[in-house]
Amino acid sequence: MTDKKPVRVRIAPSPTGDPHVGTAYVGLINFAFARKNGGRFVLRIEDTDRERSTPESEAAILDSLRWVGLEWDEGPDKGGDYGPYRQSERSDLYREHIRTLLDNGSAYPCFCTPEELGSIRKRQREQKKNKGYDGTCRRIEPDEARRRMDAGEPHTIRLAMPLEGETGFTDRLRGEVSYANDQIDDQILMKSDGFPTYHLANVVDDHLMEITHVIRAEEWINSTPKHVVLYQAFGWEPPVFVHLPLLRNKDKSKISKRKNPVALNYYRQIGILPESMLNFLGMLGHSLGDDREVFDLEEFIQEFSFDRVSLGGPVFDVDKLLWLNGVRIRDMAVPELASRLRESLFSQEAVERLVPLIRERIDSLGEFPDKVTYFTLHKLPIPMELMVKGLKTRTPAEMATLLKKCVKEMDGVEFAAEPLEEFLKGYCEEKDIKIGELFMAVRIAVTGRKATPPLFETMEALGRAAVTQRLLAAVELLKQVRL
RNA sequence: GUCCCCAUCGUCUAGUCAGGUCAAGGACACGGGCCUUUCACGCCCGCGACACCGGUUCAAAUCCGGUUGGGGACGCCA
Repeated sequence: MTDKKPVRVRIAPSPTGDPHVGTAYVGLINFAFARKNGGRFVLRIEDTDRERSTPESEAAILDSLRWVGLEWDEGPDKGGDYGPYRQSERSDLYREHIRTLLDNGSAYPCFCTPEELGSIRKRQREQKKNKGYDGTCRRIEPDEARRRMDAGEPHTIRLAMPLEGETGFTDRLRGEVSYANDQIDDQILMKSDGFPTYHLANVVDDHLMEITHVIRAEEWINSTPKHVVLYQAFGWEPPVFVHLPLLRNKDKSKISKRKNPVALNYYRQIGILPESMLNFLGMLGHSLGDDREVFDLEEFIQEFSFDRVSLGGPVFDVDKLLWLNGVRIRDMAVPELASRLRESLFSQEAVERLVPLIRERIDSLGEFPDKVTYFTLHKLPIPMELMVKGLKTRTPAEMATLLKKCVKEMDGVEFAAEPLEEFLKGYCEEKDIKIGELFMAVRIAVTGRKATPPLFETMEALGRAAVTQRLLAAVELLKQVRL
């Protein structure tokens, strides 16, 4: 182990949806480890899911990562010696490597349809097995497989897992972890659309980009043996694996947007300082080893060590984040704080976004701040009397159920005024409730007021995270109403 | 269900690797008080945890085993 290679780590977000606090968390650890060891921090965009990946999301991720202050050394927007840094631009590479696997017998084509896979999966569950795919197409003769591929029959490429023995690896935080090979199914490496899955792409890219330490969330630990088998199939040296504990909701489940605001943008919107966010993330699952709780990025890097990581999944406690933010605000010099205020709440961008909504509703500039409070308040008070008074045909409990279901279904709706309007109107029809009654409930839940700019424009401006959070808060309050 | 990971106050954590200095320390939240024209801030006090059962040892929060509990994974998503 004397051939010390220069440390290279990466953060590899998938550009689907809003930039996530988990990305910043894993990013912070990677960043700190790189800085601590004089290494490079790489940003790689994992956009192999062409159904869900969007350029807007990618741009938002870059923006959010920069906002918190985790600047990368190599990435899609700034290049580097190991590009391209966007997986959708590396298709040739993956195809080439798939060919290697096919040739050396480590992978095989699978012609099963999604329907067939569904029933196989169901059967496996019934047999109380952990395994997914049962290996049906693995038994097809190579000549026949080749013929069917050449004939253009739709297929995926699967990894041929060893059938016996076990595969293990050393996790830097947990030690030896190993799995019986017969527990692991033949993972799809390349989809029928010709794009690789995460498993193939991340192994190929990590190797080609000379990543030395794969530092990622614990949700990946179960697929690591598949990756190890891939490294072996290619004849490559695997990197060091480090699986970080998962951030949690209050109920300890994996952090999710329905139970907790997870969008970095949300915290930016309510006026969390980026250094507070980083400070807070830095105290989840890691401590400086003394009583310091308020620290900056440099101090964190200074003290960072895998030996100081604790493995219990930390709850993302917004109250503590708020406290930390308050401490930093109070510590800040007045001119600095004043300019921060202008940069965030009164930025050109923020004000321009809100002005169209309230311009015709004010007669003096002084009325502006009051009109926009609900865009930036984390804990918006909801006047329950007002809300309950608006209920004509439903009880508070019924409205709670209605709103909860509404939040759930809203997940799949593009968060813009028109689609939201279409969705909510349809929802009223489906639930056979007067538009006015539901809309007023939503309006009060989301803004705390009866009189606001048009609901859907307001919702769009508020953003998904805030709307979801408020609606769910209202659901809880409605449940408690006693008539 | 199967496999894997984890386990100190309600929450974030120190202590665990190198057992004794821990009748377990700090912070958030919560309760009370002080300060104060109010509210906050600040300060003080309080509440509050080694999941359980065995084993090893002179000695276990710390090591070992089991149980329980929690979480994750089991997608042509990452």
